[in-house]
Amino acid sequence: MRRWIANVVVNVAARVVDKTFSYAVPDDWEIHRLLGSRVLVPFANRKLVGYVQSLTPVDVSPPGVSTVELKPLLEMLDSLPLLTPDLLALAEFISYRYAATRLQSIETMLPSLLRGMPRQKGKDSGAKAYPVLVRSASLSELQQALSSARANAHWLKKILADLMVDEEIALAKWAITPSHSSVQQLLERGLAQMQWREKPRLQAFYEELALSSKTSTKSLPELTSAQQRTLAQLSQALAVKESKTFVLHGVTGSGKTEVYLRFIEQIVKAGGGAIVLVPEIALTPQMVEKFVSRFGSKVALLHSGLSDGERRDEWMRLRRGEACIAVGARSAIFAPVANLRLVVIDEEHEPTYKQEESPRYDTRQVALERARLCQAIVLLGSATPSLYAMNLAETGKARMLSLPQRANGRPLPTAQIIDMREELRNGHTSILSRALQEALTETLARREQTILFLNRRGYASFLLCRHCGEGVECPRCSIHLTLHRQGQTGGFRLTCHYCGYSTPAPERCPACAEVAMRPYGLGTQQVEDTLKELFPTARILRMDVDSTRRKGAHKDLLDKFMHQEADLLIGTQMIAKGLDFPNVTLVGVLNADSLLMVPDYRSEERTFQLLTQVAGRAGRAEKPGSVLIQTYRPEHHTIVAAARHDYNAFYQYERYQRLQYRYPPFCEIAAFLASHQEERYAKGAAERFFRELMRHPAPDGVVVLPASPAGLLRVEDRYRYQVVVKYPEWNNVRDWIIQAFDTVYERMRKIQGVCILDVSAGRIG
DNA sequence: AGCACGCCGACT
DNA sequence: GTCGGCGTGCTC
Repeated sequence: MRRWIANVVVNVAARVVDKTFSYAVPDDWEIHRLLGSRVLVPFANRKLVGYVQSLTPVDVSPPGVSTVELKPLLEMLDSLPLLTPDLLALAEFISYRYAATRLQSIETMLPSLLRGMPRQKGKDSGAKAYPVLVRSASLSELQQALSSARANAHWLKKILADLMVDEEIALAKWAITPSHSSVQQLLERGLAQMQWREKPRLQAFYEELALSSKTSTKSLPELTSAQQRTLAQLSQALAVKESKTFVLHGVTGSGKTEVYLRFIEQIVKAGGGAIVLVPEIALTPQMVEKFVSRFGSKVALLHSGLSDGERRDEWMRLRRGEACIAVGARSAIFAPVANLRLVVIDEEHEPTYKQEESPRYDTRQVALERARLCQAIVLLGSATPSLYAMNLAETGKARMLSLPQRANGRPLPTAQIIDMREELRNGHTSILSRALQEALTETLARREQTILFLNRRGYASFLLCRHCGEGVECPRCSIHLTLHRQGQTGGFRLTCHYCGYSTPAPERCPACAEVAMRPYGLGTQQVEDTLKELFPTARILRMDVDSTRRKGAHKDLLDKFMHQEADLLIGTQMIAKGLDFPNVTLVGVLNADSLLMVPDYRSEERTFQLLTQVAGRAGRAEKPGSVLIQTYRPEHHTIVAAARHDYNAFYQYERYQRLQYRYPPFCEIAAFLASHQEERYAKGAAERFFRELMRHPAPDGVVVLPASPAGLLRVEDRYRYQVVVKYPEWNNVRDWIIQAFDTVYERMRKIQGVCILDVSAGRIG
């Protein structure tokens, strides 16, 4: 008999034990259930939970470990392995690619309730057991029993008749309990058996949703020829079982989602599974409804709104194969979908696809790797494909697909750029240009709706003393406090958007004590106030982080606007997402420049994406829409391109810039960040990291920027210093960077410092 | 991360 | 003489 060694990732969160430990597998254990399962292992005089990462036959003992001395595994903790081989391989990839520990990689794949020691399923577990009757005799026996039943045995006859149609029926169907006499009689006669089933809490929701959609008998929308062409190309790729990547460039309203749905339909029919990733904020009931009404409980939903129990249930439904379509936010890329054939990343350009905690992965890269492991297709969909996606296409790693027109044949709204300098010159200092004010008046008169976009919440960006010129900074972060108004009429407070610090707005300047504080920079609250003055009869809603903090507030606001209980919606980026309001015919962007002023190499890309998305909110139904973009830089190429819906012009320009100055996608950026309460330690750690790197010659084509204060020197009372490395290829720099990182990491940990390494970092300012 | 081992100060 | 400080090092 063959004996096995299990290589286990132990549940110890420390970089120094980031390796697998080998244990002898007891002879009588079932090997096929072991790989990917949790196990209990002896480890330094303790018992720990670990994850079986791989198995090797005993005669191929791992290097450096003598087989004879191995301790045996103590216990197997899962009956169905949590992690399938493709997920185990993906965890390895993530550890390598993003400098995370094996444990971190494995644990981000699992719902929190399935990490570490299995917990006793409490009553909050979400899965409620419910009783079912299962047929346990032949149909002829049931027929016999049915015909010989006494005339007044209504229940018995009803149940027997139903059991002849369905093999298994929940007692809930007849609204009876297991103690019901007719049930007892069936059991005694051996015609049926009682069993308990676990019913995930969400299932009821799915069934309801599927039912309500079916009863409304919406027929499937007819595909446009562009949609058909796209679908045909995808189907063709599906026929060959190998990994392929597609970039789907579809203008706002072009019906990308319908393409996803039709394609998934094909895949599911062929017994395959799919993962659909959507930015958290776009995971609206509307969006979910589209999937659930089409696929019912084959869909498993994975988003942050679920309780831990619900998320575990959804995950297990996929793992057991009861569901085969995972719809969710970023982390759903790790959903245990069997026979995975497709990963859709909708709104692929969104920054939320980058995880900002370790493992700091880029979902698009992970999707490509997962698809490679499973021979699946990746579909990156966007109205404004990222430079990353375009680069995949240009280098032959992906194929372009496009939906250049709106599905309903409506034209994209005309966009007009308004020169705010001109307004100023003519003595108009209002936040609304004359053109926007007029358009707003007309739109209100037509009883149509308007959306105003402004990328800053609060009342004003900051409070400044007009006497001494000082602003008010957060005591814990190196940033100006933002002015907020409390409630509708309440007083003003200053708030830090980084650490949450808040204090009443001072009347006197904290620096010079003069009564000369004045707000600068426009926030959504102030816009709301101004508009209420200008249009006292208009019904106005404001939507930003502050007005949607309450659970369900987000949906309530959108519902209100959708049902036309408001004329005007003022909001931050959260209103830019794929919301479909047919009666919106005017969209105003109040200050397009504020987007451009972010010190980040991607700020122009982000500006173009946001302007395009916001503009896409107008005129989605029969009525034509118009878009007004206010700016002090009317000639800026990003703004001009967005106003003209000229993706290609934007792309060519931006591509050239990135190439010229060597920014992603033409290189990759890793950012080392050290933070400490004392500035000299943070600075010292960054300098030490730099010196460690310099001890070895840098690989070809690598640029190392010396230690410098991070974009915000201080956050939450900790000083931050960084080192930025630009390189063409991670594989060639990994060992070099990791050794430097590990050296500094250990030293820093001992003095309560924190070091992070963000591979494929975005922000580097 | 824990936990043991290990070498120097004030106490029943 | 012992109890205990937390520095260093190891865990299959």
